[in-house]
Amino acid sequence: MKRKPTIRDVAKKAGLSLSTISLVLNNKGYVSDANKQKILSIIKGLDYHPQRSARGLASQTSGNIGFILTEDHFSQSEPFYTRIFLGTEFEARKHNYYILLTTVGKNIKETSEIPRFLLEHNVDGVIIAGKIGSSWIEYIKNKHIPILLVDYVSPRVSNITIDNKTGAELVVQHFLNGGHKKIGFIGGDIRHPSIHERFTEYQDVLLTAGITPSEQWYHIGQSNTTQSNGYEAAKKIFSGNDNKPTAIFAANDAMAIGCIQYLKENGFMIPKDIAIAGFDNIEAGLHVEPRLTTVNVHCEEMGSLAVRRIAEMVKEKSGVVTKTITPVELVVRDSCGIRLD
Amino acid sequence: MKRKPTIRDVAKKAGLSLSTISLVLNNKGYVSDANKQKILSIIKGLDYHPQRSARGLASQTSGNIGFILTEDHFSQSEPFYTRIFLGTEFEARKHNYYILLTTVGKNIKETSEIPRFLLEHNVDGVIIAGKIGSSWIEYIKNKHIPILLVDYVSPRVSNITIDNKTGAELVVQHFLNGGHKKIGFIGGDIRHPSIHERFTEYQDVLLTAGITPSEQWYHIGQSNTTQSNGYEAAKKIFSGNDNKPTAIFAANDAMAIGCIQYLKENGFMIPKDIAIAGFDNIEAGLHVEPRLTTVNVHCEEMGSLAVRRIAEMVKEKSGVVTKTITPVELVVRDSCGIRLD
DNA sequence: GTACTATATCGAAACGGTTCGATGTAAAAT
DNA sequence: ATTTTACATCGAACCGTTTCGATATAGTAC
Repeated sequence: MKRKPTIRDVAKKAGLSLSTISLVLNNKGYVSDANKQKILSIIKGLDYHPQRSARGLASQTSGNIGFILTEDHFSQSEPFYTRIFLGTEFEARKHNYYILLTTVGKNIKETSEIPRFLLEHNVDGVIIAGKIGSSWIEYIKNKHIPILLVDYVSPRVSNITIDNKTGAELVVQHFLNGGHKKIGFIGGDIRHPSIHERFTEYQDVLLTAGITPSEQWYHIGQSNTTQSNGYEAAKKIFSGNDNKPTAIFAANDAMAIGCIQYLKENGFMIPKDIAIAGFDNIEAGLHVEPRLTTVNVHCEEMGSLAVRRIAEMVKEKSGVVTKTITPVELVVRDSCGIRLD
Repeated sequence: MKRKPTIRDVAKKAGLSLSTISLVLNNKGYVSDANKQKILSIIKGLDYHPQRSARGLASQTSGNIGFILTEDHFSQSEPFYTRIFLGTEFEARKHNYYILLTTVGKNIKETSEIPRFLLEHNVDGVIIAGKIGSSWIEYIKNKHIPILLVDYVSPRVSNITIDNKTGAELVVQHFLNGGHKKIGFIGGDIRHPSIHERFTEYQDVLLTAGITPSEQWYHIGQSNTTQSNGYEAAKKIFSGNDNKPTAIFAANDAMAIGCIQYLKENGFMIPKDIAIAGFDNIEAGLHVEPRLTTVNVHCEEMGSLAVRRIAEMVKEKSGVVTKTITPVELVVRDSCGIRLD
């Protein structure tokens, strides 16, 4: 029944003091190269791993990063935020952090709902993904815990966002290149900054091309961005409307798929009658018939970026606000009916 | 710049010793009611929360529970395991645990892939959801960390499973009651114990009803249980086959939806020509047309059960192996064409 | 030769809890 | 009246790290 080795065991075996071991563990201060190698090999030999709680207590850090998602974002079937989380998880391993994932309501209501890791100061920083009530942001700010928003924006808070402008431009331009004039848009929750940007850019590109988007082409203002919302939006646009668009840019793939579903059920041929494109590049887009043209978003990459950035913020404590934009690419498949060549 | 209160501050304010405060904190030993109330109110007044790392160091527990998922289980679009995780997260709050979610490959390969919380003994117990390589189970067992499997089984390991037998029986019996004789099955990965149970029971119920399931009715043996697999399986069963089933029991909703997709695309009317039922009751089943008849599984409930159970195991250390089965219900909607009345 | 400076190592004091054994008291059992 | 037992509280050791200041040595600048 051998106990787990401690730093003392390492020190004893190396004939050095605890402090020296600690220094190599943390890559700090001065340790001769010879001793450093010696210690490292002893650590490996003993299969020694410093105990997180002891470290935490001594250094007054938790080694944890909180990942907050609103309940509806997490439970929605679209694995968009799940993939971002996965990205953080992977990156966190490299940085010796643990990710503590929790869901919250849109806004703070009762104290009982506050994530324990906030109450207990058990996180060094917090990543919030997706739209969230500002009450939460204020609350965390007041605790002086670094915050980083992913796919959301708030004044004076660092964030990592998607290049929605470029994404929307790529799609609409692609439709224009393919000869479409009457290009529609399905938006869902336009209050989400990402969706809002996509919508604005959609309008701008059309206007620049000398086309004024008709209100009969687009549908926005629903409360969320699910497949069934896409279905409903398509119904609104394509039933009893004498000014139907010939192409639809859906603000995300889930809605695009709902839209395709509606169109197929109602005898429209895709892409012959109506061309479709989405946004996000979720896996389901590959399985739908025809395969969905979309904009690829690097979810996992956003997650790892987020961890790297929050780790910096924790280290620096400078409070500099950064805004990072991650790139996107057009993924041309069959639903748009236009080949790149 | 006020520091966070410590147990010492509480003790001072209460005029009692540290030990007494600690006792109330942990609900242990003897403390007079008067003092207990007094301490509690002081704690509330100071907004004191014991520091996890200090506790951990002193008591040699982490306060964390590991939640392990294989990569493919997590990334698949089906939110089945995600919902189980969510259930654990909720329950963990009540028990003062944090859940550390991580994904792993099917089997242990390189040491670099081993979750850090296992190396650092930073979890008090581990929940594993879904099918996983036995190498992982052995590895964790050897570390003497309590393990609980959810929706998977392994000899001499506690688990929480779904009542697949009853679920399958409910579906097949429902089809039989509706007058169907030629009932098919779409299985996907039959090596998953849950799927296997559903398949076995499907056969048993038919045999008991005096029907021998034809090999032309079912399709099993694919490597996973995705929508596209359901699509492919349906193609296999319904193209160029003179002995077509009139009803299909899909081992999960994702495959059922893929199956519906194929059938609709190929001119079959559902449920008039072919009746369909799935398993899991995922949200997408509500949005598909016709709405999917399925078997409801209490995912979140399984998650909370899992946390309660693993917490017990951590406390007891008895090593008693328990097998818990969670109930299911038939959810009759439109895709089966049979009304309950 | 003196005064710095950079490098290398160490001892001891935290960090904030838990827990064990000691001590004391009042009620119950003999 | 004496011994047990249950209740209540406390002091001190301990958990395994980090970190700060002290000490020592060797090389560099003047």
